[in-house]
Amino acid sequence: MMSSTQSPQKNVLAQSDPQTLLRIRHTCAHILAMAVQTLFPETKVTIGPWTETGFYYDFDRPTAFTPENLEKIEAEMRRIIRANLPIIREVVERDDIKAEIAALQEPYKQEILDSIPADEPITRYFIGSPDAGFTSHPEVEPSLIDPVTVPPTAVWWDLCAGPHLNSTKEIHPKAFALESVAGAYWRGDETRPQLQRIYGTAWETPEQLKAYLKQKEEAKRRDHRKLGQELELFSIQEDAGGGLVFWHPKGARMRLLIEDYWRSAHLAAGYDLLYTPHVANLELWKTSGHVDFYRENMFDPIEIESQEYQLKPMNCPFHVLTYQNRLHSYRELPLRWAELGTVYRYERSGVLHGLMRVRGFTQDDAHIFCLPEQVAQEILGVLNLTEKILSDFGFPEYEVNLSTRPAKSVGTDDIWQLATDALVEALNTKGWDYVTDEGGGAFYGPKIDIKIKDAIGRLWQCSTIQVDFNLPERFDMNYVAADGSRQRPIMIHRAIFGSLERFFGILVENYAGLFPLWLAPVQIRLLPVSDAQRSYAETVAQQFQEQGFRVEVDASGDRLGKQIRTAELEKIPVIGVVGKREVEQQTLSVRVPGGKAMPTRQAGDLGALPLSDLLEKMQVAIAHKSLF
RNA sequence: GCCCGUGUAGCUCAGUGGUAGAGCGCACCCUUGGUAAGGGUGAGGUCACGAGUUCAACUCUCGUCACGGGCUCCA
Repeated sequence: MMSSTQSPQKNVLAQSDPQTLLRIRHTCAHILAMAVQTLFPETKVTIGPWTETGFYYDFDRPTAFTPENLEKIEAEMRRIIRANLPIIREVVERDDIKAEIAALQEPYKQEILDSIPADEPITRYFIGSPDAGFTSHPEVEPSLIDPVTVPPTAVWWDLCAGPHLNSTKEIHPKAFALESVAGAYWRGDETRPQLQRIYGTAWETPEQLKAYLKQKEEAKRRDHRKLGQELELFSIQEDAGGGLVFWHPKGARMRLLIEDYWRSAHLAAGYDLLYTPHVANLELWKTSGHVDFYRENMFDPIEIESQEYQLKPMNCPFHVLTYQNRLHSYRELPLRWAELGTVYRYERSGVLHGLMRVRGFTQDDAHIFCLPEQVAQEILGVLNLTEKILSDFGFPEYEVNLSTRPAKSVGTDDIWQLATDALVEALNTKGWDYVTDEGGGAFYGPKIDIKIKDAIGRLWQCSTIQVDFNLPERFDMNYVAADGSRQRPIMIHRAIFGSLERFFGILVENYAGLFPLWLAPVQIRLLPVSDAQRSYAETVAQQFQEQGFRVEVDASGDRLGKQIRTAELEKIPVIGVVGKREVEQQTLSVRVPGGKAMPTRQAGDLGALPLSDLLEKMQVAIAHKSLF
């Protein structure tokens, strides 16, 4: 992380002591399971860890939990909390506990017990005193339990490494909430039984819970799927199929601006641009290894004149073919080739999500072919370009990961060492802190991943820089070295946005739809107070247009109040009111959206400005790539 | 793909075993209005799609597709 600015909401949440929070959440998970087994005794327990915002617990039960069930469970949890039950840790003997679990008929717990290594201590945690003498699973019809009159006297325990609170009362009954039910596979393995996961959130204080819920609300308000529809940026249509994006005029305008910027930035950084086909002979994908390693993510091949063609899921083999078209000298390297390449990948229907996960998308891809001794310098160049581009789009903060050689990999020790050292050297020269993910690299080379931080503190992985020893080998790429010998070039894959669609979605959420002036599809809208000012408004619009601005005149004939409301809802960055006074004084009364349209920003009435002043102010905002 | 939920007008959503409603938007008319909704009239729907049950299905059942919350995977 490079620097740190935090929103006020985040600070409230950050006040908690992580250790305390962890115990609260872990204990909440246990209380949840206790409540569920009290109300639904036939339910089998599995695991219930804490999460970044709360906790969950996975249950096995033949019937699904309903939202009404969740309310009852939550009430039962409050009852347990208010009862101030002690939480007691006990170290147990494996054989003893095994027998107890068997008696309770908890197959998942049995499996967990069996997976605990022999040399590790086995602990369980009681809720309620074990001396109370009640069984863990009261033989009571759930419908007979009255949450008000029947006290939670039952003792419940779970096999668990801890840690936990000392008493249920240390949880504030108004600082937790159950959130949702979802399917989840036992041990995350889809060949194993599907369980029901109940999610909850838990905090130290009710204020923190409130702040969390508010932030959740804020994320919902920024949802790119909602804003994309409201602002007419894009759509995904059932008639065409899931995961396929239609860019509407306003979204397409923004994409054009993004692409133009991207091309200029790359040309300025010494890249050349490529265009390559969308399909190619399947043989190419066999050579590249994608058919062996990536088939499950590829569309099925298309047969044409008894040849099989493959819709491309990646651009790299095309760039390699471009390189292979003739022999290259070491004097030409590095070659930096970039392409906005549209790829198609088969994604399972359940994973599609707005623009964030689609089946057809455009990568801002580039491949650098270079000499071994150029790698560090090239990586540094990529880091510099990445920082320049991301910060121009309003993302100046990053979290950086370096992933090193995994157990299963291709390439010699020497080449891995060289490449990994080069990545580290580049990061150090750049002065970026990073976290090393040992063994987290691709089988074909080490990589750097960059996550950007958005306006409400969420991290998104966009950029990736990967060294590849595999493709040059598979395609037998080489260059002629100074001594006339043939040598293998190093190949670097890199993307800065990752996917244009996804990055666009992140942009929408980051700016909540109110874009910086240089990206806004409509930069200024002129609102005539009455029809009498329409022709003046048209004349002024003409002048804006001549200066290269994206301008509109509101032609609705609505009253001013309504026109302003419409413009604010559409998040037009600059609103220019034209009435009698403005016509006489040759000015515009300028207003910028805020308030209901943009709660984080004051609605601003900038008063009457001479045209030239406004033009200049707007030009400055564009030059700074800032909000107006 | 799997689990749960959803699918009704361009959008956001009510609704019922007897062939459909609101608000916004749109069109037209009146109003020419000064910083977040002026008034009126009207058009607009094979109730996602396909089967089945029924005298009768938008409603019940099954299947398909899409979307949402997750699992897994990932840009």
